[in-house]
Amino acid sequence: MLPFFKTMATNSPDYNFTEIESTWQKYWEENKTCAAEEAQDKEKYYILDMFPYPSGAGLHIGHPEGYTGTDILARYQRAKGKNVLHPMGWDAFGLPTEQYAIKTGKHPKETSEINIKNFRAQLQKLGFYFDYDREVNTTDPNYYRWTQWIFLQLFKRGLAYVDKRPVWWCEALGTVLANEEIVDGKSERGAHPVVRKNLRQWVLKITAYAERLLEDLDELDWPDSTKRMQKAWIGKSTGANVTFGLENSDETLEIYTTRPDTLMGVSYMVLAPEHALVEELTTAEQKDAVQTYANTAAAKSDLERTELAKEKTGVFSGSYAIHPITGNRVPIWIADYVLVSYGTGAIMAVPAHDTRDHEFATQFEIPIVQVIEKADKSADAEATELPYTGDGVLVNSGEYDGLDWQVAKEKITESLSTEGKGKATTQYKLRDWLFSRQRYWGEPFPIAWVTKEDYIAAVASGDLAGHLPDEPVVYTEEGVSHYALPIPTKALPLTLPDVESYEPAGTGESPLAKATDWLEIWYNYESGEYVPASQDKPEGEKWLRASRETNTMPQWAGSCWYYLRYVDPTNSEAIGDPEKLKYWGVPDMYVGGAEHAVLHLFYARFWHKVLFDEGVVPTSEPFTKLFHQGIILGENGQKMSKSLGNVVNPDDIIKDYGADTLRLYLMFLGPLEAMKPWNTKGIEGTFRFLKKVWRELVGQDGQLNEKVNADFADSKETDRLINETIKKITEDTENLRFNTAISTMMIFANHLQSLESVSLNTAKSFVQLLAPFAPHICEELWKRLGSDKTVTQAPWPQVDESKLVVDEIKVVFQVNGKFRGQTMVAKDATQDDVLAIAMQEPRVTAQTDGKTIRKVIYVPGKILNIVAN
RNA sequence: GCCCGGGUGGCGGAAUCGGUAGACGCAGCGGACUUAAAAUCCGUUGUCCGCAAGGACGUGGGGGUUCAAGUCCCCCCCCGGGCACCA
Repeated sequence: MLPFFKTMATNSPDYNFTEIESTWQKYWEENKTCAAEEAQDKEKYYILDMFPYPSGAGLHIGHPEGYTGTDILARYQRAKGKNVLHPMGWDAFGLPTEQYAIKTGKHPKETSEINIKNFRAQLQKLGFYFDYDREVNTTDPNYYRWTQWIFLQLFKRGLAYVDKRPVWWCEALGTVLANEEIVDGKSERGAHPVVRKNLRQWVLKITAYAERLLEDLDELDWPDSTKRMQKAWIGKSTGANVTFGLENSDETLEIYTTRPDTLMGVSYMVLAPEHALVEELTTAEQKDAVQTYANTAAAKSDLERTELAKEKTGVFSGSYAIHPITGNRVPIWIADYVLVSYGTGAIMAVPAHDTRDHEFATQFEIPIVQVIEKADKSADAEATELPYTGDGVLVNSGEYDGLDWQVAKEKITESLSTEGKGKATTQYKLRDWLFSRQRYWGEPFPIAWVTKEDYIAAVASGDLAGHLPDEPVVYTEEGVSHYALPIPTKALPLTLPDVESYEPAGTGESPLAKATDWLEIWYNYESGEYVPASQDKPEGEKWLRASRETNTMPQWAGSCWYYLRYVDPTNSEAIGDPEKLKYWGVPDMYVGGAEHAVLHLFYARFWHKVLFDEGVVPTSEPFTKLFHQGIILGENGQKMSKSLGNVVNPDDIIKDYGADTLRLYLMFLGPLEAMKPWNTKGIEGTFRFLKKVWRELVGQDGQLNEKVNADFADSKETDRLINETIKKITEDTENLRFNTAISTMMIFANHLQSLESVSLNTAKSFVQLLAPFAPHICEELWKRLGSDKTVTQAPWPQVDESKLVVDEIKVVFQVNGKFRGQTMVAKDATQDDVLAIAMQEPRVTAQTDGKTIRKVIYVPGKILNIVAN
């Protein structure tokens, strides 16, 4: 079904961008020109932008940068005949809206709606090819019921658990934050101070997927830097767990090391202050010192324990470990440079080959034993300076002396393993994902907390079979155990209750803790129905006394799977129709900022893999191809910010120059991935370009410019240039090199201007090439060039290779590598032919006279270099 | 400290299987049109020497490989990003 062209869009003889843009935006909207088809037999192209958080401030210039890039690709792929899906949505849960609610008492939902409306209007004014019928909104109960559903799949698979753990508590925000939300020891949002606090938290077992998250990176077409960051985040290392005996205890001390080859260089051991054996291993004389030290360490934040720690601290425990090979006594120290949360929380210290141990040993005057020496034994080789952490061979290591350290690593591990004193192990820096927030404006957990007895009864009923984890999720508080029951799928969504105040409860709990009738309930575990606990218990065995979860999910939850929902946004039976999920698959291109390199992009990969394991999605990775757009800086080269007063508002630019000029300029500024400063003067260039294109194609009467002629035969030069232009723009567009594509179009426009006449076909091809970049003006021009369909539906121009063939090529003359003139020669000219011509050139002979020609290098089509002296 | 990315005219940036450095645009300068302005068009614009033709120099700095280096190799400086006691 082709949209019918009712009237000419506008009839202004001038480039009236305001009128043109609003006319065509209305046309696209009414005719759903940008909607994806449900044509399962057509090749699809799914292109995705990272959806925005609809803030009250509206769009800033950074949003249109990435979105223009994807819009160009979407329109280009559409012209290439693909069924294009390019959707947009709203990541609308989040703190700023909630804080606004605290301040004004206005429901966050209302604020979100206003902001979304504003964002949508702003985006539409930029002419983006979004399929607005597929909009998703993470705060819509019809959306977040599936966020909750996915959580229940994690729950069922034992990937969600509750733990009381030290977490980052931010007093100013009234909530805990994830590790990733802490930057330089302060909250990422607002830079408020954070402290460690023990709170009951939901945690997702992302570590269970560490290896797959690492391995599958290889198959992704992502920027290397982003892959590297994820790799570093996972932080895989291989080494060995080694068991040391203890001098006065039956217990053993297990440590993790990546350098078992340095085992003979151990001169002391270190336990983290929180290590379970600290108490037992502390001798009576050392008790006070150790206790004081442990207390001080506990009071320190991680920031103080790491970044601010200029000097190593520690205290001797009084005890000794037994070296597994030599049987020597090794003193055991307590020091907070060892982290309890990594490895076994204890290390063997080899000061000669570890910079941290070296620093510590120097400070506390502990012996340093070198066991690795540089392999280079040549005379001028420098002596091995300690600490030395590079390659080498073993020394002072008995039977292992002379072995390469890599080989020794294996041999020693093997030998320990045989004796039952150690084994090869792998460690990851990755920690489980702290998944709860003490906020109102987030997804409620679809969980009911019940007593142990009620849990057992509910399980025994069999009603929840297939929905429960193997091990119950449980926590104990004030001597009472609480067991987690999943809310049945049919009872989802569990919606947020209305509350009177959005202030945090101040107890470390969210504002939901105050919604008593929602929180304390009679609950039917089979149907999910509930009534407030203040009422009478309904009849029936399946009704239990239960409490809701007061935590809500973090903002990452909704963005973990939104790319799936666009495929089938209104489905009420499932995340999406399996057929549609299969047809659209995952995005062919995902564009967004590099700031999400390890957060959103990592969490989404995890959830996607769980959904893959669950059989919901057919692939194991969500984003196979990723591109990061850069950042647009203020005119002064600094980051745009209100306080610096260098913020550029897209609305203002559109008003003065139009959306097409803005789009073009954003792309012309430089490579899409680069960080580049905005320059208000520079936009004149792209504006002039569009005015020029308009003038060359539209006459003063508003009709087609008379230089455009259907019967005109273009010159060979014009033929070649338009085909070169098609070729270059096609290649550049595919590779997101929009800046050079635009220069190419400018070159063509300059040529067009110099012509007396041009063929209609060439003019049309040019308009088509420009259309993805500046769609409004091109629709208008396309119409005036006499087409009855929109340019959006015109097939992309083909390169006529025969027009690119040339019979003469340019050769540059060089003497001793320096430019000395140039000439056109037949393309099959030989070196001798070209040399003969070159020797006629005074600039060449001036350099060769009186010299002997030693050598001639001829690169056909490029250069002729005469070497003479 | 470690790991990446990057330094090219007055400015944004082109050009990297080694082959005319500075495409395209901005800003500047000169000119045309105009009563004037806007808009538009033409010319010019890396630096230095030269009336010119032309020559020398030139891609952060220093060395090297090559007939030829912005591009490859070694050392160093500066800017941006990431990680940061993970044993």
